[in-house]
Amino acid sequence: MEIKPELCRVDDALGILTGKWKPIILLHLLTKGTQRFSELKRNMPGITQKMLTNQLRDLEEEDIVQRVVYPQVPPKVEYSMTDYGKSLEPILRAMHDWGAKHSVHKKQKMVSE
Amino acid sequence: MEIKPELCRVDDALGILTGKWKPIILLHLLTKGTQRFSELKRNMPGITQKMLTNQLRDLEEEDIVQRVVYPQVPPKVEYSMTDYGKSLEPILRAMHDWGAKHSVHKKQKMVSE
DNA sequence: CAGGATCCTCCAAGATACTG
DNA sequence: CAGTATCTTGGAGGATCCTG
Repeated sequence: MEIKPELCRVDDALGILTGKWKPIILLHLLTKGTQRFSELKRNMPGITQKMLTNQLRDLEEEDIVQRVVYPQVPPKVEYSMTDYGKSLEPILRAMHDWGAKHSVHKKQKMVSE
Repeated sequence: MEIKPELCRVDDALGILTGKWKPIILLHLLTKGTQRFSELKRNMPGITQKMLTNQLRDLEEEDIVQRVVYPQVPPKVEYSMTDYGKSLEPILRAMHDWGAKHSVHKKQKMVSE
């Protein structure tokens, strides 16, 4: 597909992925499958409940993640990628692969200084 | 390459691409090649000089775009992608392709409501 | 356990004006 | 033509406390 900057919707993808924690949330859900709220929180040191909730709500609203509530005590809520959300994987993968090279690039710049 | 959320550098790529105008600047430079400041500005309705300058400075600092100043009157400054910057193309292309599908997805949701 | 409700901080983004 | 220099503001991000 040819890229046409004028009518291109790159910003749509970016709008979904940007947010300080969204990329890593998606990576966790993509690689490890369905996870509970507390599991996600445990796997992301530094994130607050509020932020995790906010980001998940955003992603849910965009139909990227699915939220399933089990009506029981104590509460149990599971999050997973929707099929639509899984379509983001090529983007995340491209960024991941690039990120690996990037760290090398940075190191090379360091050395040459 | 396997994705490992914990040590993954997805945020590096995102840090470079986020910025309200960076993606479209990069798309213009990737598809049309070297361009002058005024050409870029003309092709991006709504952007202010300040923002264009800021974003270009950021990208230059990251070694993504190259800035060439011709010492003449009136001034002439050309911007182009570095080889390193061109390595971002797969990411932008992935986002572009996804964006095309996304618009369809949104339309389908509209219809089903 | 999985949040909701508040309050606060900070800075990207924009508007505007000036200049070599 | 291609920038700097200020000033301002909305909202993302964070800290903290409360609850079914």
